[in-house]
Order: sequence, then structure tokens, then C-alpha cells
Amino acid sequence: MAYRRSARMQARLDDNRQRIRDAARRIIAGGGFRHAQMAAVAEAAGLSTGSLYRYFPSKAELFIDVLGAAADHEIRILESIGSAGGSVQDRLQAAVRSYAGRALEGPHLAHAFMVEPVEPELDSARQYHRKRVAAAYRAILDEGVAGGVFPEQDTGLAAACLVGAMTEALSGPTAEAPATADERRRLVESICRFCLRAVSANRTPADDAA
Amino acid sequence: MAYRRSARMQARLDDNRQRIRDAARRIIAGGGFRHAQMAAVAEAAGLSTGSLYRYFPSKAELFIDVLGAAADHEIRILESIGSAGGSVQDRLQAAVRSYAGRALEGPHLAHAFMVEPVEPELDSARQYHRKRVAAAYRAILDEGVAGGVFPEQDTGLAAACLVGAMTEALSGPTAEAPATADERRRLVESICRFCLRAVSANRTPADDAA
Amino acid sequence: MAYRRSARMQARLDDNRQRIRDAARRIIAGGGFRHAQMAAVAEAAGLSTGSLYRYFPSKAELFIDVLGAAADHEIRILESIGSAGGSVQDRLQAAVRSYAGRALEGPHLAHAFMVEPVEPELDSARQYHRKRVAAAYRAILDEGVAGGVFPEQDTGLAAACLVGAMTEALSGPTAEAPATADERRRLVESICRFCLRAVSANRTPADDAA
Amino acid sequence: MAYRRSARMQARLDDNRQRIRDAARRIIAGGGFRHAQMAAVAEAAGLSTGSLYRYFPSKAELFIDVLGAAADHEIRILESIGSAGGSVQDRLQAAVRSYAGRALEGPHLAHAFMVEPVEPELDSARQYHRKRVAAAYRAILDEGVAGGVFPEQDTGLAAACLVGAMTEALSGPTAEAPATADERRRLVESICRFCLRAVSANRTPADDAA
DNA sequence: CATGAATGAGAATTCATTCAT
DNA sequence: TATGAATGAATTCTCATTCAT
Repeated sequence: MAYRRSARMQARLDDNRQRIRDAARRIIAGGGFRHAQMAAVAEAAGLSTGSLYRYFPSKAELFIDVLGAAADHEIRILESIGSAGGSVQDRLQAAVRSYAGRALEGPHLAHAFMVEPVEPELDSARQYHRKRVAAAYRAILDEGVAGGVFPEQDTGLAAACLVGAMTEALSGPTAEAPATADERRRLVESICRFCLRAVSANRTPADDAA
Repeated sequence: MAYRRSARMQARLDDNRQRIRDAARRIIAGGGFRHAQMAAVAEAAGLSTGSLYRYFPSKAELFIDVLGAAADHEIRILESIGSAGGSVQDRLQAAVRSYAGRALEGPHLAHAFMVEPVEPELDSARQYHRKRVAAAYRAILDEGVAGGVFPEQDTGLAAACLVGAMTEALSGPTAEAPATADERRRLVESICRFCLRAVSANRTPADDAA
Repeated sequence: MAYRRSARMQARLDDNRQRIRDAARRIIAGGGFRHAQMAAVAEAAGLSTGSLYRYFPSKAELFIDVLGAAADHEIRILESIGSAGGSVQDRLQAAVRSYAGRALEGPHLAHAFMVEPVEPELDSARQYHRKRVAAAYRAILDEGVAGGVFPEQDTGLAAACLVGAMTEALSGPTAEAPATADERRRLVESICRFCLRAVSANRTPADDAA
Repeated sequence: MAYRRSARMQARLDDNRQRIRDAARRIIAGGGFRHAQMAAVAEAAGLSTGSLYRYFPSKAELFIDVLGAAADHEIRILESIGSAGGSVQDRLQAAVRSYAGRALEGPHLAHAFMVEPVEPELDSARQYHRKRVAAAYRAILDEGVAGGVFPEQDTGLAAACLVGAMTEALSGPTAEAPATADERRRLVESICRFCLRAVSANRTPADDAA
């Protein structure tokens, strides 16, 4: 007699799975990988440590999933920005502002994308998801290059550089995070300008001569 | 009759201290903080674990020292580049090329500067040294801004972005490091261009109109 | 659906906690602080070392608890003796006999109260509990002084001296503990007499003259 | 050719041996066994750790020697007091005052006599020397009993009790050692009275009736 | 002989994972 | 199915003792 999961039960399972993900993300965002022990995640999710292993086969798998979900989220936002109207520059800026806003909420989570986690298995997953995010940026850059708005460049590399620059600027000097809303705004704008400059054509001596 | 440490012995001590540092650096460069247990460092240095503690009071202190030495090295090079002749752009490019060259030797070491280490005490040291390196880049940018070569900008932030961009571009995709010397050269040149663009004035529509 | 700890499980937990305490006490009693490593306690308690840390946050806390429980036990007995009927002298003797009896069971445990343990944190706890025991003796002495049975004296100091005298007499010559029940009885009676003399009024030359 | 130690050399050896003993005693007196690592002793003695092993075959032997020397010193003083004139009571009081004075200088050293040291080998030595000191007290008590000044009693046990009482009173509550010279004097006098009472005949109801 | 650097066997503590209830 | 107690391997750090110089 095959066991058939009721819809209700399936919903509860999915729900728990998501709560675990959320708890893990919250902990990383707040304190980094260091604080993300399975017991802490379980407590934050309102479950037992044993139950974690019903939903995720190991700590590494759980965090791979969490990073993946964060990347998915990032990419969905980038895609919606990308498909919105406006100039390529506007869209790139919107993307940067959006990334920055989230990074400032939970600097450790953004950092976790660059961070070497304790579990070796996580490492390749981190790289993979980081590349996916970079690819989303690259799509915007490619469009800009195709449209002649941005100069010819290695857009794959430029996208990686953008992600690195943003992350470092936002979560590197964790200690001195901008305190006031105004400071935050200024910081985000500075990063925006940096990113835009970095992928735009330079003024050349020839321009100056003109 | 006070014991006088012979020059030979002193040399051995200094040597050991350096060998421990080197071993630690080597291990980080090759496998990241994860592999850098004291036992592994001791073995790599050809000493016992107990001996490590004669030279460094704790694991944290050892790694603080290692990061500091790496930062010192980096900064010395940047300074010698900075004080060399040539245009500011040339010097910035030289700096980027130099950083890139070293990062490609040991990607994990460069990465370690961005990485959250296991020991909390190390974290602030990491941040501090990272800022020192950024400050050295900033000095070059400041000179460029003062000379009108680079446009007005938040040079502190730009320096951090440069470091983030370089590190991500160089050590992020660890797995697929460029295999041939030619690929490497191309990668470094692309990064160079990105960095130079990022701090230089953009060509504006007005330029185009000219 | 919150998990409710079953009475059975709770009993097991309490039991384990007590078994750990007992194991620690047994080891101290048998071999002193020296033998009381966490691994030894775990083995004696029939648990793994890791489990010890579920019940006590550190070695120091465990032993503080053990000393505290021993002191509590001592004090409870002293209080029940103190509140019993009979003369103050009888009660003091009963107290000494009771202390002596227990000390002869596990000389090292009594000794442990006077002993400098390896963990510095334990030291202040040891002092504190020793003072509590002395205070219980002092209460008996105070009553005796108030009733004119004992002469005026610094009862706090006298109580400390009693504890010191008993402990030294009982656990000092550990090696040659009295073998036969008869020898033990004689020893206890001698200590009793010493203690009673020590807090009672002396016969003065004037008495002799009478 | 048999090696013959020059007198000069022998003197130096003896001197070093004594300096090591002194250093060890100083460290125990100041901080207890806990601080008495071989390296600390060597530094305090102005020698190398290696040299310690030329004079004492092991840490245990060194501390056995130190305890023995302390006991010797104690006993010499007691003997000189014992052979001096005056009543037995006066001599006992002088002995107690002398012990108390020294214990107040270095409470940890007195404590060390009762303390379970870290090295098992030390344990029996500690017991032995403690008994020697007790025996010296016993000699005074025996004389008192023989002369009818003190009542019949187990003088061996009483001596042990005296040592225990003094040590506990003097070095037990280390933390609240008397601060002023006046407090110290009062403390010593209280102990004196306790000790004297403890070995003297009690006033009996019959005395009171008289 | 003296030196002090080197050794390495412990000891405490942490935490992912398992499994009886 | 959910629970959380139990496990035990792994890791850092200490210190008596040895031995090349």
C-alpha cells in the first residue's frame, strides 16, 4: 500500500523546509558562518536539530540551498530590473542600488557569497551561485555593449569585478557601516557612480582636445 | 656568566619564526583558512605543535602576523610603484598588474583577505590590513585626482572597490584559473582596463557631440 | 506541536546530572582533584565527554557544583543537629562526629575543601563553601557563648580553626587511616575532645586553688 | 684520572642549589603550586630550565626538597623555642605566634603543606614533613602533659589539630587577609588563645561549684 | 657545565550527526 | 514523524623533560 502524502502534510513539510532556510539565512546575515551551527539554526527555526536532517541531508546541503535561494532571489530581481524600461545605465544603477540595499541590511549574507565557508562542499556551490549572479549582471552589460552604450569589454570579467567591488565596499568594512540613512544613501550613490564609470567609455585625450 | 645567544642560534630562531610564517602562508594560499590548523602548520614548518607556541602566543596571533606580513609586502610594492616615475595611470596599472600577478600565484591567500576566518580575533586584524592595502591604492588615486588626471571621487571608496574587484576577478573563480600564460596575461590586462576605467572620467554625451 | 519532555526523559536527565556529580565526587574522594579529568568523570558516569558539557558548561562549573553540594549536605546535617535537643556541647560533639564519619569515608573529599585546585575559577568557590561550613559551626558556638556555656571568643575564627583541625586530623594522615572500626572510634573521640576543649573555658589557677 | 671538584666550584653548585630552592619557595609563597612551573622557577633563580635538572632530578624532587627545607626551618625554630626558658604555655604561644607570623608573610606556602600538589610523588613527602612539624609541636605538648600543665590527651593528634587549625585560620580565607598590622596582631592573638585552650584542661562543673 | 629550543603526551572543549523514544 | 540527548573525532594550547650546541 503505497503511502500517499496528503496535500496538507506536504504543505507542512514545505513550510518547515522554508523556515529552516530562513532561519539559516537570518543567522548568516546577522553573524556570519561562524554562528551558523545546526543547533542555532534549529532553534531559530523552531525545530529540533534532528528534524533538520529530515529536510536537509547535511549542513553543507542546507547552506548550499540557502546560498542558492539567495542567488535566485538576487537574479529574479536583476531580471525584473533588466526587463524593465529605461536606459541601460538606469537599469545598471537600479541593479546596483538594489544589491546595495540588501547588502546593507545583512552585510554578512552578502559577505557569505565571497567567503570561504567552513564546509568544503559549500565552496563549489558558492562559486557557482556567485557566477550566476555575475551572469545576470553580465546580461545587462552585454545589452549595453550591443547597444553601443558601453564600450567593448570582457563583460564576464567586468560583471565579476562589479560584484567584487560592491561586496567589498558594502560588507568589507563591516565595523564602520554607515549609521544614518543619509550616509547610507551617499555610500550607495558613490558605489553606483564607481560601477557606472567602470563599465563606461573613458574620456580620452582626444575628447579633451575636442 | 650570562648566556649569550650566539649569532648562529639567533639565526636559527629567526629562521624558524619565518618558516612558521611561511608554512602558515603556504597552507592558507593552498587551501584557505580551513586547512590551517596548528598541527598542519607545525608539520609544514618541520616543528612540533608545541614549538609553534614558542614563536607565536596563539593561533590568532600567528595568523594576524601572516596577514600583516602579506599586507606589508603588498604595501611596500605599492609604495615603490607609487614613488616611481611615469604617469599616474601607468602607476595604477603597474600596481594592479603586480597585485594580480601575486594573486594568481596563490589565489587563496588573496582570498583570505576577504574571508571570514574561523577565529573571531583574526577578523578585526583582517579588516585592518585590508584597509591598509586599500589606503595604499587610495594614495595613488588621490594623486591622480589632485593632478586632474582622475575626476573628483570618493577615493577611499574607490580604492576599496578596486581591491574587491581585483580579488573577486582573480580568486573568485578559483576552480577555473587561467591555465596558459597567455590566458593569464589577457585576464590581467582586462582587469587593468576595468580598474583604470573605473577611476577615470567618463566620456559624456557632450564629448560625443564634440 | 511542541515537544513535551516526558517525565521519564526528564528523570533520565536529572539522573544523568546526578550521576555526573556523583562520579566527580567519587573521583575526588578517591584520588583528589588530580584524577578528576573530564574524561575520567565521563567514563565513571557512563557517558561521553561531550555529554558532560550538556549538563555542565565547563569543568570549573561542574566542580563548583560538586563542592557546593558537599557543602550543602554538610550544612543540612549541621542544621538538623543544631536544631535537635540536648546541650550545646552534645550538639557540637554530634557535629564533629558526623563530619568525622563522613571524612573517614572519603578523606580526599574533605581534603578537597582545603586544597588548591588546578582551575583558578574553582578556588573562590572552594573558599566560599568552606566559609559556609565554618559559619554553620559558628552558629553552634554562638549559641554556646550566648548561653554562657562557652566563654567569650572570636567564634568565626574558632569555627575556622575547628574545620581546619578536623580536616587535618582526618585527612592529613591519609596513608595511615585507622584500619579497624575500633581505632576509628578512638580517633573520632579524640578529635571530639580536642574540639570541645578548644572552645570551652579553661580551668585557671584560681580554679585549682579552690 | 678522577675528577675532583674544586672547593670553589662546589660552593657555586651549592649556591645554585639554594637559589633554586629559594626561587621555588618564593613562587609557591606568592602564588601557590599553580604558578610553580619549572620555567618560572628557573627564571626566578636566574638559571636556565635545563640547569634545574642538574640540581634536582625532577620537579617533584625539587618541591619535596623545598617542603623539606620549610619543615626543617619550622622545626629548628620550634626547637629553639622549646629549649628556651619559660612556662610550657609561653613556649607554645611563642611557637604559634612564630608560625602565624611566617604564614601571614606567605600564606600560600603554609597552604602548600596542606595542599594536594599536582605531582603525585610530592604527596607522601608533604605528609611526611607535615608530620615532622606536628611532632615538634607534640614535643612541647608532651612536656606540658608530663609536667601536669596540660591534661592527659593524645598529643600526636592534638599536634596535628593545632597545625590544621593554624593553617586554616591563617591561609584559608586568603582573600580577606588582615590588612593592618593591628588586625594581624589581633588575629594572631585569637589563634593563640584557641590553641592554648584546645590543649588545656577545661573548667568542669565541679570547678564552677567550687 | 650551562643553555634554552624542541618535544609530544595530555587536557578541555566544540559541534555535526545519529538514533532510541 | 519529531525530538533532543548522546556521541566522539577534531582542535587548541600547556609544560615537564631532553639534548644539541
